[in-house]
Amino acid sequence: MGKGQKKHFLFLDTALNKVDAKGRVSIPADYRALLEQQETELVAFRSFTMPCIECRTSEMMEKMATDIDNSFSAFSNEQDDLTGLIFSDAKEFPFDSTGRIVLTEKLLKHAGITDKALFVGKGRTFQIWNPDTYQAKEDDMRKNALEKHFNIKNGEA
Amino acid sequence: MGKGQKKHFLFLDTALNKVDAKGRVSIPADYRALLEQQETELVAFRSFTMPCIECRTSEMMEKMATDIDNSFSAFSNEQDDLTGLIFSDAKEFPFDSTGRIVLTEKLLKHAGITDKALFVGKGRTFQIWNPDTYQAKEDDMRKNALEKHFNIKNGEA
DNA sequence: TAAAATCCCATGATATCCCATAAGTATCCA
DNA sequence: TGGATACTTATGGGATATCATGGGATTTTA
Repeated sequence: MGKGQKKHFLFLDTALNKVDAKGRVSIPADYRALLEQQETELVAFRSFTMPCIECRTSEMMEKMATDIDNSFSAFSNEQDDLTGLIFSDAKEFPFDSTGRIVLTEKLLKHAGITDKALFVGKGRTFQIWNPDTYQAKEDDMRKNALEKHFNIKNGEA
Repeated sequence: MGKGQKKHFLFLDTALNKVDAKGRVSIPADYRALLEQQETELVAFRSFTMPCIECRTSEMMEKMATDIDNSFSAFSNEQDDLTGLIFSDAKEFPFDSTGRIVLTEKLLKHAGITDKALFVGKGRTFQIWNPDTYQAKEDDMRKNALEKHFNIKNGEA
């Protein structure tokens, strides 16, 4: 490694950016740097369970497609439906020279985003939220965290 | 790798295009770009489970032929049925200089398509649907996805 | 030779690119 | 340590290119 070239691949922190009249949003500079460094594209689709936009790398989408491809008949109808839903809903969002993407009406509507977009780092992935909606969710999560114990395994390779 | 050169091979998103009086439809530009980049032809046939048109690359058709060969014994009824359903029905659809193909009456009828065609990305493949028919199916799939526990790995390497 | 299929060019709508500016952050040097 | 300068990042708006589609011309074939 060395040279500070290859760093971590983690989407962290949050960033609040403006959505202009054309639907353009700047991708936070550090997120953009990660994507460029991984030489991958940004893919986004509507979350199934929450009012937000799910963001992945096209690498992850590729892997998913390959897994499906390799298990010709092993997939249940449910899973087939689901992956069908994901690919048909997902779209590549290449960013322009100033680091912006233009979000579609479909995505904006699903997340209830009008003029402000909140980028939320989730480790290997990130999400885009309406700021107010996310605030409410975060308050809720923090409240629950006090009541529950989280068990995360130490997955040593 | 050059700027225009895409390194991923994924049919994503949906596109609603018009079918004109001559039966012509524009292949969505990004799908076309993928096919051109792979230097492969577009092959289409009637889905045998759904009212839609299945689209593959000719490369993928070859792989399918091999898979079927390996899965069933030669001259078995299953193999005969499957190859009959797929290969005898399939046809290459070269697109013209403006990126259109001409769908056959057989395919249009099977999918119930008249003046509008919905292109649906499925990862390695895509489908062409009557927009209304697909909408109903999508609603159904989304409902099911929420009701069941879905196990989709995020597919990180 | 008539009908059908294919090719070619025109056009309007939309998305993409490019440059300018603002705002915020880091850097440098006295 | 202060304070000015140089960067990086975010945003705005206008210019440009691309795409889907329509119509006509030309070729094919039955």
